Amino acid sequence: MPELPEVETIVQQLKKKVKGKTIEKIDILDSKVASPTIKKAIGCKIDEIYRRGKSIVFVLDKGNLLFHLRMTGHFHYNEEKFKQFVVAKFHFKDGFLTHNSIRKFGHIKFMDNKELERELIKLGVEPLSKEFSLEKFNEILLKKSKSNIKVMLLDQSLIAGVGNIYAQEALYHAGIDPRRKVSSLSSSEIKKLHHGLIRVLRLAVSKRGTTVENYVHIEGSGGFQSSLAVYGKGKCPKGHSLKKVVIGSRGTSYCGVCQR
DNA sequence: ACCTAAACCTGGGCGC
DNA sequence: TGCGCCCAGGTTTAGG
Repeated sequence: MPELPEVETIVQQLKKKVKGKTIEKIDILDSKVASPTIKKAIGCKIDEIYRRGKSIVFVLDKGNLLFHLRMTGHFHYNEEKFKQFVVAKFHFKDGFLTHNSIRKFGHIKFMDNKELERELIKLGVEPLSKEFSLEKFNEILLKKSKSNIKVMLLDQSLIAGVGNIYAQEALYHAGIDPRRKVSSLSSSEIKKLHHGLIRVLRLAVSKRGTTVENYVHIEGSGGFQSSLAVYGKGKCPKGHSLKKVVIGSRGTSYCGVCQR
């Protein structure tokens, strides 16, 4: 399931494949996922491609395309892989890009600059940017002191791009029990969590993301799954059996020994 | 205003 | 073997 590191990996590859190209034709195979408005992008050149949170933006010479993969979105370039799940096909002079979605949870929309700005302003700070300082993290925590720490980490309006995998991993590395309330965290725990979150995201980006279930980037699979400490695991790296609970209506693994 | 939980959707794993 | 239930989870929406 693509979170920040997976989406970042996909964006780097999309840039290599389609940046600078002109969209000559678009086939829409599922109009629920791929809004018919994206046909406005026909004839437009892709000037830039970037990530914001878990969203992908194609900046066109006129307007923008906004993609959200949710859990099962893929891209493929000049390949007929996962053909039955193709929701949209973008044709270029010398190739084609498909967007596939197994569970059809994602979306593709055409947006003018104003609409895009309104959409992206809802997202919180980028955790790998300079802006995400320890002071900034403290500021965010202060606003949400009553909520649960893991639920807070998943709130895209506060920090953009963290999902269920990396929230659990960061909490493990910080030694914090995911059931804790924000207000119960000491300043040294906050420091460890801030550091743990950045570390785990950076490492995952360098390994081109985590491949579990459906995630595949354009050029293959990610490598972070070998570094996972708790997500989908039975035991933590120190060999303790993990506990599984539901927090914020999502499955959550943690180590009752390492995380307090 | 706050939080929780269902809904969206489909493939895969598992139990019977 | 095969049917069917349940689970996965990002985000929105509905309900409490």
